[in-house]
Amino acid sequence: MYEKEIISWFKSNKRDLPWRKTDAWGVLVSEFMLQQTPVTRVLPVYTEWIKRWPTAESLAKAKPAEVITAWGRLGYPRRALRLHECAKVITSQYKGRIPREEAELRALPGIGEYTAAAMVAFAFNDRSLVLDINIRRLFARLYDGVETPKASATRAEKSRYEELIPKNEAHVWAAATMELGALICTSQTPKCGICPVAKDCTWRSLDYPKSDIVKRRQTWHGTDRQCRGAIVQALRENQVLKKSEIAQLWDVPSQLEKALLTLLDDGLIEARGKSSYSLPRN
DNA sequence: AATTCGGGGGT
DNA sequence: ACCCCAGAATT
Repeated sequence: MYEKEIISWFKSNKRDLPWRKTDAWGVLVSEFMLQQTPVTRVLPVYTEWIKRWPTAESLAKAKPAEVITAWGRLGYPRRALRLHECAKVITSQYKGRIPREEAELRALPGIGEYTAAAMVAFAFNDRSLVLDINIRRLFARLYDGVETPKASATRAEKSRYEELIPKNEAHVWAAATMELGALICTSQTPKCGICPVAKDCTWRSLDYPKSDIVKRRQTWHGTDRQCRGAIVQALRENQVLKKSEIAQLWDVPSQLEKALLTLLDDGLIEARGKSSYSLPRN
């Protein structure tokens, strides 16, 4: 239902990640490194790794000590050894060609349910259930109206994702939903204000932002400067807020009024309609 | 279904 | 200080 908005958002907002323009081996290496590890930490190690071992065969010839060292400080170093084993099996049993079948992928060391599905989608552009934490969180909020998905994917989640996969370009759908979860529908302080499907989001319709503001309100006290910062931050997340909504940010009405006036004077916010405010529209 | 396995950035 | 991250394997 929201396919179009999400895909179009993705096309203009996606990050330029090296594993989005590489071969199956490049995708496999990235998926190993990205297991429980943020993109920003993977990037530099990934680049060096591919430069050094551009194919499964080349990594298969390496010594375990080299592999561990090259893994650097990514964490979970057992992943490096499993990737090494994986490369050896691919070399010996598959002549260096990475299998396309999910069952064969699953049988390789270090490849579980998610990574097998990710390979099918990202390396081979076939349909699969790429239910990583980002996509699961996005769908939990968008459809189920809850902040956080269950510990493991339910049958309902799987069948819903299955239904949404487009006929072709399965990998684009997977990447787009994942990117939206990673950049906008984040675990903490999601950027609902710039989310392309905010108006359709069940969680948001259940008044998520209010609960978030109430949460923060307990930690915000004191100075005029802090009050100004709180308002700007809230506007960054929501684009437009009514004055009554901004009032929930701050306990001291006089301070709030003063902060609003000085922010308007400084051009850091602008009035939008009768009693609403937004960030300046360049 | 729970637990174990890491490091590092964000808040 | 606490949370979180394109999970997998073991118990």
